[in-house]
Amino acid sequence: MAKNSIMNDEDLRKIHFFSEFDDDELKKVRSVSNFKTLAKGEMVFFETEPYIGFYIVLKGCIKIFKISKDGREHILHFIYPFDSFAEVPLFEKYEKVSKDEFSYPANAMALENDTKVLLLRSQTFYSLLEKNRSMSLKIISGFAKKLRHLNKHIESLTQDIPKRLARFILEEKKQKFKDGREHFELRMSKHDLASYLGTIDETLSRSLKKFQDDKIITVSGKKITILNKQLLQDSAT
Amino acid sequence: MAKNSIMNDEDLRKIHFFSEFDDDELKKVRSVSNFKTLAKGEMVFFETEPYIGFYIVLKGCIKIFKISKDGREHILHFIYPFDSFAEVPLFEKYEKVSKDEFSYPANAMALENDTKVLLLRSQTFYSLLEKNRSMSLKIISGFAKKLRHLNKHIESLTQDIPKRLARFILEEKKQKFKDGREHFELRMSKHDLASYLGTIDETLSRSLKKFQDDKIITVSGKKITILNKQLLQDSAT
DNA sequence: TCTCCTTTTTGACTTAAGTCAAACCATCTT
DNA sequence: AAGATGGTTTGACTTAAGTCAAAAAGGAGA
Repeated sequence: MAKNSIMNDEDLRKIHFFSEFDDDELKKVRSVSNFKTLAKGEMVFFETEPYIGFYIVLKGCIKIFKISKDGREHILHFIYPFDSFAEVPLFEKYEKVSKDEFSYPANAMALENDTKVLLLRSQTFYSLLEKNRSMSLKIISGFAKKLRHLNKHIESLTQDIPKRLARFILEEKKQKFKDGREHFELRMSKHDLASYLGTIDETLSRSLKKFQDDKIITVSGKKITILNKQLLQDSAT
Repeated sequence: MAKNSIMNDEDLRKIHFFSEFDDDELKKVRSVSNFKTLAKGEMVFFETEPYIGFYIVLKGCIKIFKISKDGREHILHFIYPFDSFAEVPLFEKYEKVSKDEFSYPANAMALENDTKVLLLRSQTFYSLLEKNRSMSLKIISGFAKKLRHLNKHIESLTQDIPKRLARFILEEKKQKFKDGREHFELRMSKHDLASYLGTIDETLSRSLKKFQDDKIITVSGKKITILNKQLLQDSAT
């Protein structure tokens, strides 16, 4: 809602969907989107809520999760800046989305203080899409990226926990720096990481310890340093 | 390549991408696509092969799988008639696809004799897409459907094996008949089902036995009959 | 710096699922 | 019908990962 300094043209163009928009079009986006700042632990939406549109993360980190009947939380995705989430329903049953008959497919919560998101309402987005046919190719490629990522995650979930952890660390390292440094900060709690890897705190803790004992990584708080990339890669397969 | 009776307009229109094509456009599709018939166990492609285009299943069943370093097979998807597979690379790195630098992301094998598939080469498809802007919305909705399915699968993989099995049976039942019957035929071997569920033959066999002992289902060869849907649903959550 | 509170780790134990070996069973072939 | 073959099941055993309880380590605020 608020026009904030974080919503400048430069940042908006980092959003894949809008990367080819001109200044006027970006102005349009700014005027029709709602801007929200969230504290750590605050919910973006619950899966019971009626679907009103999708979100884009501008700053911070969001987790998308489900709660199973026994009360356990299962994290499906972490979303980082300039990626969108909850866009899938937009393209499933057009009529239902228009008629407010859709709910969100999962829960979404901010993981850091001062997490900033942009809400694009369904109707707003449909009309943007109509005027910008080029956007549909962007959407396709965004979806393709997500599909590839989910396929990897599925592949990973059939491996044992140390392998999943090794893959996760390598993937994070790759994302976080193209530069040479071999350490990075986890953006989520160990609990959330355990849940994403499909395990529990204790098992994650033991796997991390094992990697440290084997001199493959060091862990200090949220900081992970890769000591021996070769061994880590071996552990991942 | 062969123009076969199975490739009539009616069938082609069942393919989501082409559902709004007129007769002339379908004729075009027929003339540019390659038609293949495969025996059970025959490969459509290996993941080492250069990417040349994507496929649509017209008849039979295809499994998409990876082989891990220890030689175990992990099935990511089963593809049934009128669904496409291996379209994701088309939308990832346009330049690379054009330059033949892409490989298939996994392996694909026919699970039944007389499985029929259609190959659409990358270049062919790009030019179809250019002329039919309406196709991009179809692609998006196809991807959305896949994303939803993968999310469900991921959710499932964090549950124990009996729960995964129960979910799979309920999902298959839903897909296979909107009518009232409570039995259906598995299209894949028990071995392949085990691999898809992220487990092994023995564990699947024991889970099926347990459900039978509990009078929830009966299994006779590939035929599964649901005796008590309520109990099956309870087992799934 | 000292609390209080949350997050993470550790230890002892249980359980689900994987391994290995063998038996069983249904086709299909000759 | 006998044999061969691949798919499936069974039993005995091992191992990875989950559970529960408690201790240790970190942080935020007084």
